[in-house]
Amino acid sequence: MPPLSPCILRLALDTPLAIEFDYRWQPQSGDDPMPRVGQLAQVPFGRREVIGLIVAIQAGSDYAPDKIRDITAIRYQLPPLSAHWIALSRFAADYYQRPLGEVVLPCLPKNLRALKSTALDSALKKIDALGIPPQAATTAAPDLNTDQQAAVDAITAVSDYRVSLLFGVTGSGKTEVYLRSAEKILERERQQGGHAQILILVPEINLTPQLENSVRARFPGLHVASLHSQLSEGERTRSWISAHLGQASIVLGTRLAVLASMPHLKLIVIDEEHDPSYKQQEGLRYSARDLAIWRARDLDIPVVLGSATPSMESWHHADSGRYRKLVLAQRAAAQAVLPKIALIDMERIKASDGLAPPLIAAIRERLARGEQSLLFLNRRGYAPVVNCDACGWISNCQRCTAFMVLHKPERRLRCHHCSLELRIPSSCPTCGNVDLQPLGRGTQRIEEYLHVLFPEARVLRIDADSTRKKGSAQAAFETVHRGEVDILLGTQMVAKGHDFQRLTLVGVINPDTALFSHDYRAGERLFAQLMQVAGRAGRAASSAEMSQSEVLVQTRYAQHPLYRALLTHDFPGFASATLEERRSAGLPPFVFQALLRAESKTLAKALEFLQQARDLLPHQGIVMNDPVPMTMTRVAGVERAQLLLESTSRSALQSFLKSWMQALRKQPGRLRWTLEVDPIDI
DNA sequence: AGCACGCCGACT
DNA sequence: GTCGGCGTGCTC
Repeated sequence: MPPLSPCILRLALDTPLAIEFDYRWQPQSGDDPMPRVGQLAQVPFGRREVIGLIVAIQAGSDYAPDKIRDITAIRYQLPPLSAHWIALSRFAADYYQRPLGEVVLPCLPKNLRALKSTALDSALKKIDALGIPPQAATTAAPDLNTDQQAAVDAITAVSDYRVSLLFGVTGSGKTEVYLRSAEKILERERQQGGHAQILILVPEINLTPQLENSVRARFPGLHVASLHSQLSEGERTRSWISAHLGQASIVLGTRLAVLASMPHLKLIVIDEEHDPSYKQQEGLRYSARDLAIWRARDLDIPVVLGSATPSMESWHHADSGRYRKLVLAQRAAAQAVLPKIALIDMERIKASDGLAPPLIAAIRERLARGEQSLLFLNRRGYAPVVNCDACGWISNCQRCTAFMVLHKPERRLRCHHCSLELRIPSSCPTCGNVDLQPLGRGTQRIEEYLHVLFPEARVLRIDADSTRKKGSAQAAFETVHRGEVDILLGTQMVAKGHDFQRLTLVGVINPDTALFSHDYRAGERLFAQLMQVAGRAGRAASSAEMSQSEVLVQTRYAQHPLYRALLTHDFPGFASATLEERRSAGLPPFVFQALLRAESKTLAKALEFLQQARDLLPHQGIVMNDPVPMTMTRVAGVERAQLLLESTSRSALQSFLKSWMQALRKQPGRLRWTLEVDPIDI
């Protein structure tokens, strides 16, 4: 065997510098193996030691030889990350205009980046004990209806790249389609002597335990790994490594799991693909759905996007034939029917305390029958603003362009955008008037009114305030499941995931604000949210003695097309109208956007920076709008402005952004700025 | 980003 | 006399 010769390793390091770093490697002893691309290495960097990822092995370097430092150690104990995984990370880095090191290193468990490898060696020992993936054993599965069977057949018909949009209302049995498809693919690979891995993405941690239970129950013999942000470091390390070693047959996780290393990945499922939480909103602002699709295409494997209310992007691709649309038209439990949706016209019917008489009557009816009601109000606190009738004072936050929200039980005014909190003033700070008025209604105020209306009823409020303690949300939902609650009241937290057996009424309070939002996606989000919360009713096979499930929406705009479509559960109608609007207005998915945001102590400085950025480079084919203050201009004392870029060509936008970022990074300006590609809220 | 170095105000 | 403010400059 020829002696191994010294070489140069190129590393990606976790720094904001968009460059990679060269280090020298030479064997320390005769039995040191050659390093490989995809391995982690410890290196000196400035004054400290850091962990980097080897992205290339070269004979030489164009960096000054006397400045090149030696590798400290290679982490040989871990198999290298695959070329595919590095390509995925590189795509994400390029597409979202961040350095590769900022993508690859933060997504590894901390134990892998630790300078001591002890935590890694212990984790590896535990994983080793698990051994190779066991045989696929499955428990009895429910029968599929014809729609479900057709969907499973379509998804598993081929093993190469295809995007399937699985469109089905709540309760149509999408989960069963995912599980059957996974089962079929695992079994097919096993028969061919290999083994497969399946990646299932879900929007929120709240939803992982439920799906996790279904998956574990269905595949008791398989190793199922969870990956989400609330795991402990030890758990995260074990899950990550078991995926990386190919031992976890199913990886179930939130958006960050899209970057899990899975050498035998054969199917990706994205549940509730429209959900905004797939978009990371800080650091690397990636869309887990879009990366998953890139990943599937690179690996040439199928990917399933499931939703009752798909994103306009996905629906558009399905319309154009780029994605295959699979429709689940029937509810899976044959006797379960779609809830009846009705509007309460608040222009005609007056509601003194936020609840209209027909809704109150419907709740009373449920109480009499021992059934549950759910009230949805996407506004926490007691009242969104407090004002003084005498002088017009209003509870503005001093640090943000926002009102301070009255929180009555806590006896506080709170800003929901910064940490500012004040005691409720006993009198008006400007004129001394003691009679301050809460304006508008939040969940706390409705809760108070419910106690007055129905003193005998068991009312439970679930929102970010009532579930601050870790685990308390789970506990609250269990109380509802045990039937110890008559009226459940909450924000969007209650809209997702949970199926309550005795819930037959959903009331929606004041959803109208979204209709007139400056954000063009607000309507799409509202429709999705209302369909989702409507789906909480009538999930149980409604037995004869239970009421027909009913959804009552209080609105002042009963003729609005969004509500007309909602009444008939007509998502396709809503989507085609929305897409037509987007096409004529030149909005996504018909154009591609990027947003440069700047933050400064003064608005003028932020705007000036953006104006300079705007004029920095020639930009043919790119529409550069004028810099404008953000809707919420000031947050926590910082002024914010933004500059929107648009192009009908994704590649033109991409190549412009690349040179633009290089030029911007060289600018001396001392202010914070970020670039967001494909922003979802503008 | 860290983590240096570097040159001006209030303290044991 | 030092401790420490954060301005600017570098990291293979």
